[in-house]
Amino acid sequence: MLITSKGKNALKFMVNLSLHKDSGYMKLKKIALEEELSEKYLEQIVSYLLKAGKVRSTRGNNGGYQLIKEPKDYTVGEIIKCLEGDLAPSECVRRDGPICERREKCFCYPLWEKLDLALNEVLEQTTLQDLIDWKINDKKGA
Amino acid sequence: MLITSKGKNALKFMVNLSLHKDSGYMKLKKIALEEELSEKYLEQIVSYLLKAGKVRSTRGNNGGYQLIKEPKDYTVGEIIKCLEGDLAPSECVRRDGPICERREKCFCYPLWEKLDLALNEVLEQTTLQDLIDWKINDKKGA
DNA sequence: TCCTTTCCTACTGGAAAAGTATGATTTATG
DNA sequence: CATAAATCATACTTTTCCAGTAGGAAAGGA
Repeated sequence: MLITSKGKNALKFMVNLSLHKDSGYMKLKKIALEEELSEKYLEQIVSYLLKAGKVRSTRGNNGGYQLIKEPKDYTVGEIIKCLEGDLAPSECVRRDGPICERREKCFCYPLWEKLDLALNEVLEQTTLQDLIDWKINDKKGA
Repeated sequence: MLITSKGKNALKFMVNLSLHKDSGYMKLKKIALEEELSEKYLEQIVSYLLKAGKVRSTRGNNGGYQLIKEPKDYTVGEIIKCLEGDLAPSECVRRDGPICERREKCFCYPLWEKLDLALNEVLEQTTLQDLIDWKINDKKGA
């Protein structure tokens, strides 16, 4: 599987922040409840988003998390990347991994490149705002 | 990672058979050597291709494996599927898996669908013959 | 009968995923 | 100032899957 629960949880968290972007700091506990995620596990995941500068936080009694940019300015790729590292369909095309020495003679390598391109095109072009808009249009259609 | 060594080995094996499609039955041992794969491990992998009817075989002294169709009539998707099962970027869009009960309210589900579509488009449209042709054109270009 | 090859099944070591558990630190509030 | 509620940090566990090894049975040609 390409995208694990870490990436999914991170994305759900970010979407939830997007939905409440004008409500000040949001508590992780509340989001975990709404999205039906383990609170402690989500804490761990969010720490990566924090380190990567994707969200800002305050501690203490009335603490919580908040987006830094507008939802339309986050791509889903940049979010998932914080958790999953460089996203690639095959080890062979990881930008952060070692270069395969059989690459030149390998008949499959061009395929991995094509898959990688197709994937990352979707990931780079889709924003958090898109995820929200798609849902709204879904409801209209139904 | 979406595609593991099983799928890759299977694909390399099938490409190798394609390259020698007019040479009768090919020995697994020789292919393992050429592709630098573990012989015993490859045996295991090929057994799936055999069960799925993707290749035919004979045993004994002059045994080996052979394609059943022309290289242009195998999609890479159908090969990889034999080893990896239904290929999906996220658990949520596996055709063979259980349906997620949060699907309706999930903001991410449409994204998984889009990724799935993009992936499978490449996988269904690419044939073994394409892999070979791409390599030939590569050499021309260089 | 031997040798080579495919075929079958069990086992193993290691890595990564998916969380749990524990507690420290910060901060608004009574 | 004490307390409660939140974030932050780390260590541990449990499970699952990947990748490969091992040993031999069955088949077929010489």
